[in-house]
Amino acid sequence: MKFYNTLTNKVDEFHEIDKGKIGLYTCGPTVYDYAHIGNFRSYIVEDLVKRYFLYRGYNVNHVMNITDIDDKTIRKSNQMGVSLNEVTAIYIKAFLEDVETLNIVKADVYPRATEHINEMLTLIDKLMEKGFAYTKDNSVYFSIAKFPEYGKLANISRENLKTGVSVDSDEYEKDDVTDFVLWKGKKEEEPFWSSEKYGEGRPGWHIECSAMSSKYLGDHFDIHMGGVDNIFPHHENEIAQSQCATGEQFVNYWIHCQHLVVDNQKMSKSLGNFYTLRDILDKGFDPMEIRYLLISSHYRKMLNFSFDGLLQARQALKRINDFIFTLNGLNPAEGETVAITTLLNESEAHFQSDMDDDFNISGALGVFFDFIYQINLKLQELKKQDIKNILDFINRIDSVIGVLKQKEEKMLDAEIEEKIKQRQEARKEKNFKLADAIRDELKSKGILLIDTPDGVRWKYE
RNA sequence: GGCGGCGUAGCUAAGUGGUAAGGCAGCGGUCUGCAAAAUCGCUAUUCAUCGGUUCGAAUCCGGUCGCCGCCUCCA
Repeated sequence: MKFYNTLTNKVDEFHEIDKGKIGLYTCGPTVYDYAHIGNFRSYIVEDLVKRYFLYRGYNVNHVMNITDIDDKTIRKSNQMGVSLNEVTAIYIKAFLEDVETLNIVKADVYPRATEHINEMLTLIDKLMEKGFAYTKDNSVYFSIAKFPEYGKLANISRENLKTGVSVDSDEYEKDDVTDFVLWKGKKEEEPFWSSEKYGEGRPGWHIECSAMSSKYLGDHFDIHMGGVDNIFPHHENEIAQSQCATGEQFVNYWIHCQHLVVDNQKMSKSLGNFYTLRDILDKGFDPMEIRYLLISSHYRKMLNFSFDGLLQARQALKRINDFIFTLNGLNPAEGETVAITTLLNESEAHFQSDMDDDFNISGALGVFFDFIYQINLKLQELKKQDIKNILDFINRIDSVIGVLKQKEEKMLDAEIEEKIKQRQEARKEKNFKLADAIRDELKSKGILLIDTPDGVRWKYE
């Protein structure tokens, strides 16, 4: 397996630290509002990557942080006039619901920043002891001048940092404008924690990820993921903090997901193209359609989100689901066909080689749709074992892409059973007018009737 | 100013030196009582553009145009 590593700026062959095991840290939500589809692109891409590792047989230990203390959560709490905890509880709950809706595999741990203040303070102590941090006006800062490798991830030199167009003017009390805060001294209207050495205050943003990743994954782990916007400064600062504190390499592979745009424009509230997951569900789209759209384009490319795209995703999913429906309706003889087994093996190998190559999902989906086409040509030749093998294959693919809903087996009620029976009678008597009327009636109730040589089949639409 | 990405059909999207995958949409057939599904045919002589290297370029090199991201708390 190989994939693009932001740290080295090239596609690297993957080697895990502990054979068969992967430590994965992904940047989670700041819980001050409902997550939007741009956020979810990142989470879904992370899910795809994780699911592929699982499919490849790795044991993945996945940690996703929840930022429940920062400027935005504090602002929201003041706006709403309720405590920080009450605000974040609302959005943590919403986030976890959305994760479930989108069929995202849950992380092993969702550590919250506010529950790891001690770990952060310990880390700050280490940085102070080793001389990488200094205190000033009740706050603690990291001195990037002490870390020569600073800027390696984002490929930014220190000179360029200083000429950058925006410098945070609020924090001019730092030694160097480019230093960043580890511990913020207490301010009016802000929640605070007491620390023995640095007084009352709250943690800076970056420190939580360094502290929590090391707690749950160790000082040195395999993969760290997030959106491209996090490369700088967030991930750069994490590296600085962690490596200076431990003296070890922090993360081996950094994977960053490109943003999405909506109708080719940056998503923003003022343009009216800002959507949360809930907004889109309210418009009648299915979560799997959203997931398919967000997954179907390469993670390092800008994705253009549009409602037309969702309709296209709907049709693509329909092709897969119709295929499964057809397979389930066949009446095959016992046995297995060599040609089918061969096709299955080739398709799966090809699917893997595409995914192995920097998660080339478009190529991999192409293989899958080609496979569906090939099997559709041979439906009549399929034997019982072939169908089982095909369905197993589809399940393995779906364990990676996660777009097929497990439909619960719903039974038809007696009244509808009776209608279907009536229609069959009518068809026998060539009374197609009545037959079609019954079919239309059931269709309006969401039940689709399909006539086959072996009798009538039905499904929910 | 610095760093980086992108430009392939109506939409979407692979392919990164050997002669343009796949999905959606469209048109016309087959199958079907009609549908549905499936299937067949048509739909990019061409990959933003100009030049170069090569037997051969969407792929490599150089220029140009256009779009976008980051440069201190935005996934």
